[in-house]
Amino acid sequence: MTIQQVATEAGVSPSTVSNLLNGRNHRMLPETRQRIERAIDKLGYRPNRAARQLRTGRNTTIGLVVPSVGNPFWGALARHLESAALAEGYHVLLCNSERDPRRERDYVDELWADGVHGVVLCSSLPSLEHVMPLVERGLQLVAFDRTSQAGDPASLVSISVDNAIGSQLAAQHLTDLGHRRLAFVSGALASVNRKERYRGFTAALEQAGIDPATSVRAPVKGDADDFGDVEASELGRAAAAELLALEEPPTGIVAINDMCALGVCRGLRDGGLEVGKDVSVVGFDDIVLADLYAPTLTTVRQPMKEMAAAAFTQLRSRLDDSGPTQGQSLLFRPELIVRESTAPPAERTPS
Amino acid sequence: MTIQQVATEAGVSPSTVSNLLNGRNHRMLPETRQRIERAIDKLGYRPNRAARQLRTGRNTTIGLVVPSVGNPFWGALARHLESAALAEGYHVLLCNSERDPRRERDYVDELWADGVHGVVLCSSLPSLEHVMPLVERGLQLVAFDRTSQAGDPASLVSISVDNAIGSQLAAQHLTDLGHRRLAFVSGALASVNRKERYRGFTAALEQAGIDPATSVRAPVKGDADDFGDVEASELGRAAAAELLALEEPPTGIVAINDMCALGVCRGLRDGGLEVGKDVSVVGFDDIVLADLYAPTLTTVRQPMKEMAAAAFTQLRSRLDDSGPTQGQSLLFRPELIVRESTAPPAERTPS
DNA sequence: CGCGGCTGGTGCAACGATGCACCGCATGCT
DNA sequence: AGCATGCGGTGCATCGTTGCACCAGCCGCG
Repeated sequence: MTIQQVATEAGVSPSTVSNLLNGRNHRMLPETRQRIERAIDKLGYRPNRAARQLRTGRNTTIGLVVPSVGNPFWGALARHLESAALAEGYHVLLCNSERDPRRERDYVDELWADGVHGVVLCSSLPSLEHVMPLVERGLQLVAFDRTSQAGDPASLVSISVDNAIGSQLAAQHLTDLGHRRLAFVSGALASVNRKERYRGFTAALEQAGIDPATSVRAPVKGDADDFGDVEASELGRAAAAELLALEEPPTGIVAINDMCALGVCRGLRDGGLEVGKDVSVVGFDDIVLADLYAPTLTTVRQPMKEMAAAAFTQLRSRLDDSGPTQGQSLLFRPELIVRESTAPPAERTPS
Repeated sequence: MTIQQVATEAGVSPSTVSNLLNGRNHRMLPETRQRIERAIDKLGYRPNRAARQLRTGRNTTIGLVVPSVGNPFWGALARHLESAALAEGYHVLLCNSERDPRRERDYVDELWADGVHGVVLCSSLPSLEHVMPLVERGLQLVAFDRTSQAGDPASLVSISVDNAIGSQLAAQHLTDLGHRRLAFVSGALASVNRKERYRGFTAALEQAGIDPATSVRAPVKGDADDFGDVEASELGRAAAAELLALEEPPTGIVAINDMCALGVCRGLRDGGLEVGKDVSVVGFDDIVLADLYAPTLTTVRQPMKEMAAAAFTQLRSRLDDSGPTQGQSLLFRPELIVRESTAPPAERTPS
């Protein structure tokens, strides 16, 4: 099953087979071409990737580094990215950083050593310094769910939803319903997009004539390492408990993401409140479960499929066309999905 | 950064470096060894995988073929498998079959062409005929969440929870609570473990002195291709609607998996019933969301982490030790996790 | 002294694909 | 006739690592 055997079978030289395989068949007799093609599928020949990569230095694998595919949000990204890659014959090497910065860096190093030249990085870190050395050597990086920062490598592509608009939509939805006491629940505002989401939240308040200072921001629980699935929901749950302990609890809550929102809902339920009646909750992401939960969750949808496709397309074009090496930011438009978890505020704040 | 440069730096031949790298250093002077080691990390040398694989035919990548990592259950598997693999320096190539048998086969072919010799296959198919040719050529296969069948390759390892025991625990829990009218909700019983789960369900009924014939089995909605996340939940939702339309609706429901159970809960809620009060629901898998849902879901836990670790261990031992080539079935013990979605039956069947 | 055996390493031919440089032939042009 | 040009394809060195076969040097032994 080597190129040699195909060549022998077709009565040509290995070079000619290689030429055909690599599209250098401008000046090849149609007859020759057919002989080779027949030989190829008679023998069931498949080029050896290792040999090909050794020779060319290229390969058709991209890396995906996510905090954890156990989290449905990242799972969805993995699924769509893989799907887009498959369509072009690319493969996806999956790496769960488990929110460990060191592991994240080690993974990128490993990928590079494996000959992977393009990586979609979903970093939980505000700085990308740890991968700079490789970027300088030619690693193509797409940052997902993280907008570009001043210190980022010049060639970086970042793909993200417009977080500020998203949470603004969320908060606006609540103020439109008549809510005046709102809370924003999140872990530490360590990452860029968390800050953005908070900014959108306060912008909406101001627009509605509410002094952001009077709005409650749920106390920050974790530090920077609360990017997980379990962590996010537990954070939400704990935050809900704290909010309920306030003298005048908020009637509307915007959560940093859906898993967190689900945790908030659970925490409110622990406190005897009914979500979508006593208190309104809005999430962010629109994971599959948002529409399954009881009550169904009002949330801000990220166009995940399109974003994943864009991530792959960007990487691909920089990988083989040696396309634009210039950095670029793609901001996708989020969409508010209204479901049952939001409603006008109850007449009285429940005890 | 080649082995040559390391050799030059250390004043030895490439062969010697290679020997050290591959543990053939029995008769090597400690001094020589140190010189090489110093050279390696002075130059930051990393062996070129492509070259190594070309030469040896081996590699340290395993394939994982799942229906879709968008589904939290498979996401969790991916996460734990990847984690186990990482600890031994292996990588995981992720493949979403999207429940398409053809895509499943194509993926396995691709993996083989990539030099991947070990694959964890989460097949939605009852027969593994489509990958037999490669197994005969030496592909090591671990079937996950699918017990061995008569026609399976002799070398196949299968890893699964004991499905019959699991659903028996689930149904028994309901009968112990006093439920007498039970339903089993599932898609087509096309796969092995679905049949097993159904078997455990009926076994529990018999043990409780209930004639399985009088128990309701929710009508099958999909065909064989309802293994997805969205599909499973929608199936559950539709099934719940149908069950509610019966003259005497069941008071206890066992679902084929958690996503399906969540769909059932949603369907019951659509019908105005309260889960955990009017009707009891038991799931299967214990995904993270089972504990987040409202009400929290009673379910049968699969020891996912251990199962994933076992999958990797099995594969690994067959890959490099050329360990036992004999097939093997590993059945893990499931555990019933009681939460809020189950309770004694209400006094009267609600209208 | 001469031979065998051990020690600590080295030489070299692969693995399979690639793509540049090159080649023989025929045709066209002046 | 002499030279350039186009056509259809081939030769060969190369990518980085591996591991078998081999080799010098030394020791001990009869």
